[in-house]
Amino acid sequence: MSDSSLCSSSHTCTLQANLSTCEPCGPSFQQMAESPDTFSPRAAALNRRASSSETINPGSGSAPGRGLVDPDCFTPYRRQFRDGAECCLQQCPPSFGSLQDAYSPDASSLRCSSDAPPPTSTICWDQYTGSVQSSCLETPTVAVEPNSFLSQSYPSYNSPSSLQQVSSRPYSNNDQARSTKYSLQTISTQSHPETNTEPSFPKPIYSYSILIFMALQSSKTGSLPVSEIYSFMTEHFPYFKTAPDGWKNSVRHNLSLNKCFEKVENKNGNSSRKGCLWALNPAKVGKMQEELHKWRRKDPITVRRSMARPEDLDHLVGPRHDKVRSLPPYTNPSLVSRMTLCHSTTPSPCGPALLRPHQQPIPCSGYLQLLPQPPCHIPPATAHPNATFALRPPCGLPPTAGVPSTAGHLNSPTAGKMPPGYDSVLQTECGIRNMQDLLLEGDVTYDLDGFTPSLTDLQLQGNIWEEMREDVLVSDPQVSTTTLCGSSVLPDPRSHNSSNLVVRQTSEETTVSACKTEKEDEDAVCGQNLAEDGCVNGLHPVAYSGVENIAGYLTSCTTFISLM
DNA sequence: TATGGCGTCTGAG
DNA sequence: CTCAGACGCCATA
Repeated sequence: MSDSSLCSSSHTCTLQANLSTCEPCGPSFQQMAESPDTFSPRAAALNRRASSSETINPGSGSAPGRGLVDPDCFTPYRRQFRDGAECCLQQCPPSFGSLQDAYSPDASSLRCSSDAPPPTSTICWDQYTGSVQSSCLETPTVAVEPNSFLSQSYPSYNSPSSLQQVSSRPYSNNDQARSTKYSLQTISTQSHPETNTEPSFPKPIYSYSILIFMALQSSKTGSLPVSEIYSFMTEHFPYFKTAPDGWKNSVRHNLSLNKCFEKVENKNGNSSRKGCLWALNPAKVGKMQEELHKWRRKDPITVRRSMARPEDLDHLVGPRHDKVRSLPPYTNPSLVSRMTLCHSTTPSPCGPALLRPHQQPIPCSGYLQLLPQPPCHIPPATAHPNATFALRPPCGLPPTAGVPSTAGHLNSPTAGKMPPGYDSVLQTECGIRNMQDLLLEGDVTYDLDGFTPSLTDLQLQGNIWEEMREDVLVSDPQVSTTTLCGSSVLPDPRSHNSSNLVVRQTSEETTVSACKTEKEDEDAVCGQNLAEDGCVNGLHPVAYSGVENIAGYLTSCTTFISLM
């Protein structure tokens, strides 16, 4: 196995190991879900309550995004856990219910219940048909949402965010209906279908000041009357179309109070009413921009879900001045350099055939030429039966050698445990495909691009590495040795310190430090591979234990992101 | 009466 | 203490 494959796999261990124990799935998931340190369904409920219900019931006094920043409620890690959990649920259908129980503060909200409020989408595994079934679903009416983020990123099963919404949202929200858009089977139990005719949107997690900032920034003149700010908000964040008018007061309040905004005399005076224009305070733009991106990073899913046109987000958010965060995935210099290298080395069976049109490589932007190219240390991937994490170039490029087939790794402990037809259904439909979308659409991928030097610090990553490896060893040695890293590459935790970890390989030794310097790039490549064709480093997670790979990948991503 | 500007209060971090 | 949101008050067209 090559260094690179080792590197890319190693940091996926933490969650992967946990998820792997979900064979037979239930208990470990239950534990994870109930562990306050790793996952808090109750906190998630509170979280959502804060971000949604309160505006329906004005006066409860929580900012839209506040719930999301609650350390007990949200961390990227947990979000990714949910992502991974979703995947695992697919892979371990018998335990889905148990996770739901564990996840949802109110299991009835996820299950068909006669005395419960209109049931939300519940995706169940049908062991007999070998497909994901949705039950207790509302009538899917989401065809009217052509540009929905969901259409790009939400799988046929309940997405993590859907679960979030479902598990805690006390009021009816058509997000749930939208979440069923790609359900393979739906049963309408919605007694008021008219409520679904127009999809509703969650309240933006952005604060009012951020929303105002976006409005002003997107204006041609840089200044807008308050009415235009209203319009902007309702246009881009449809939540405000139906929200109680209190939000307008808040907008005005923010304009007056926040030093980020300045009053500008309305010179044209064409408005019959009094009022002035509001503009951005140039001295505060940077701060606002930073804040904006911070929120976007915190919950990219919800950010986009709340938008009428999620694809506009990049325009509204604007460039990131501090880091190279907004680069399209393919414009990550290090990633591109890697891909180029990989391109030259190896072929992959996981080729472009699975590409979706919109996933064709994005032309590199000018960033690429402006930014320094980090050294590329990837050794050529070599064929190895366990080379599950061998680098693979993005689709559209010649693939990487030594990568298992798209059908998955035969040695995978979970291979062969897939219910019949499962992989084809989800693979071709939206299961993993939407996971990759999640990575693409969300800032997870982008944020990987933006690793700061501090995060590439070997010491820090060494510690992370150590923790992850420890987790794997403790959680499930079998998984760690067969699925993730290969037994031959797992270092002995007792023989190395975190900053100078030496990894033994079958035929050679290499330092993890070298590995670590590449890890972030590997992350990006992993994500890219995932995003490209549903393969995780050449594996189709749905067919392989790649669900764990994804979860591990997400975990690793967010582990670093959370440290940023 | 609708709208805009702004102050106060409250809750969370 | 700071910040953000909800709410209310007042001025104005």
